[in-house]
Amino acid sequence: MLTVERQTKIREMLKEKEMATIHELVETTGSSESTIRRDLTEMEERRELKRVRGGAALLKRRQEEPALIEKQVQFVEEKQQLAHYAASLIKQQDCIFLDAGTTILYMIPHLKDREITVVTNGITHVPLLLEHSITTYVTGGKAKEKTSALVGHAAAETLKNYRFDACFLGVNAVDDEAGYTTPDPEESVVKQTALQVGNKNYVLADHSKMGETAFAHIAPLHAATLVTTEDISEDHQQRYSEYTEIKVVKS
Amino acid sequence: MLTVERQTKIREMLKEKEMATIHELVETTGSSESTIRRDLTEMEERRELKRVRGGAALLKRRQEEPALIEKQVQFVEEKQQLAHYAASLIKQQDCIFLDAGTTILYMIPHLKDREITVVTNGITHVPLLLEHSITTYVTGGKAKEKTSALVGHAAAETLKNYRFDACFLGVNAVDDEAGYTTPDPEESVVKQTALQVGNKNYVLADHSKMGETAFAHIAPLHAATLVTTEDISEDHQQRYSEYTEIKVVKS
DNA sequence: TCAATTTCAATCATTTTCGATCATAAACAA
DNA sequence: TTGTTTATGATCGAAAATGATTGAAATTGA
Repeated sequence: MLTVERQTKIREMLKEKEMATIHELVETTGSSESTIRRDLTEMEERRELKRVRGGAALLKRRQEEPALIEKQVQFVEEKQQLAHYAASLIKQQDCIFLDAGTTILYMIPHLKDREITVVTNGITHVPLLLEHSITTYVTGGKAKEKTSALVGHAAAETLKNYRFDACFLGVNAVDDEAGYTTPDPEESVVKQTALQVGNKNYVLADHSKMGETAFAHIAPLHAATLVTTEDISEDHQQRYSEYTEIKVVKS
Repeated sequence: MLTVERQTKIREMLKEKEMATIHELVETTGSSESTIRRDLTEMEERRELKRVRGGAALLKRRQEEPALIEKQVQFVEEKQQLAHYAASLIKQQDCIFLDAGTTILYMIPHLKDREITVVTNGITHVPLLLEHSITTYVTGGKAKEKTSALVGHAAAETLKNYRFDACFLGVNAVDDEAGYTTPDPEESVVKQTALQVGNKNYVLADHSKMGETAFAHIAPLHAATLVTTEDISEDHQQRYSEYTEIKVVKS
């Protein structure tokens, strides 16, 4: 049996079953274990599959990401709710800006196959967006060490070339007096610019952000519609609604 | 049996089964192994099929570029050599441009903890660059479906804001007449702009790119120093050196 | 925990495949 | 005719692929 032929069979088996044991592969190809092992090693180097003990598995692009995200991220369910609702605000043919950050990331699966154009400064969003067949543009800018978000003057400048039907932003803190704030001034300048070029703006924030303030000012509350969940206090709901439109997502 | 007749049989067999072993072909044609080998070599040169060890396979007539995954398949070691050498050209404090693409990707591990500033249009490079503590800026632009590379006018525009000590580019094809070429015009515009704003420019290309041409013109050979390996033919070395500086990396 | 089993990478001998070379025979030209 | 070109088949050493074996590492089960 030809090498290419054998490796094609391996690919086919994996497509069918997600994973396969070495023994299975030995049987269906009629080759020796050594040969199969060599094939798997080679194919893993080519990123065609992932070796696992005893066999091989189809590799999923996001294999590492969820684990990473789950660890770092708090209030996942709350953020999912926010993201789901926010995605429903987007209309066919819209051009939208998606801020970097995990809350916004969760919006992407809900955008699958919608005819929209997305601009983002979140490097980590890009593979996921492309996977979901979404036309994607990326802002320029300096890449932030931990999050890979694009920030700073350069990012803001490229944003000025666009006009958005809607902008979806994450922030670190929401307060009626301080408005929306975030720790990194380099980031705030990007968010500010997005708010300037967006027609309708939304800030997604879970309950932990409420009544907090961070170092860098972004904008006063009225600059965007605040999307949050029932988990925030009545008091906060009351206070913020005096300054801006606020949408409380019910679970 | 006539030569044409024999080769027609080979074509037919391939159409049926996608691939065929030399032994099979020897049997059905009644010719010797040597003859079949000669046929296959000849037919491969005419791009009628692809030789694989032990036989031949139908070649997929894809106009599109091979996906990133398939691309990574080939000549990894050669690319590593190129990347290693290219990295040695970078000086402390340099500002450099790193093109998207796997060959260039391999440069990154060699840049660890160097005091340099990198600008790239390769989304996939960013996490790796940050991991190695390298100051990283990203161009804007449209994200390409398969490779996540940033391309098009927007990418080129942001590049004009920078000046580089050195640019490192990948290309799909190198030819003394056609110069450097690549299948995607959206990509070529980015590479062109990089060449304009770079002080010293390098094109990294393995032997498979030599003497080939692709759809979109980037620049004539003299626009960059060609970095390649011993694997390319004497003839190509000779010819290209008439047009541009060429560095042949020894293993 | 320990022992048994499975899985693994590394190594080696064998087999297969390859390209190069040479000899032969047929086709062709002078 | 004779010499030349071309296609073919055979052979050979080198390179690559394969299969078997081994001891180490990981996993499992008691």
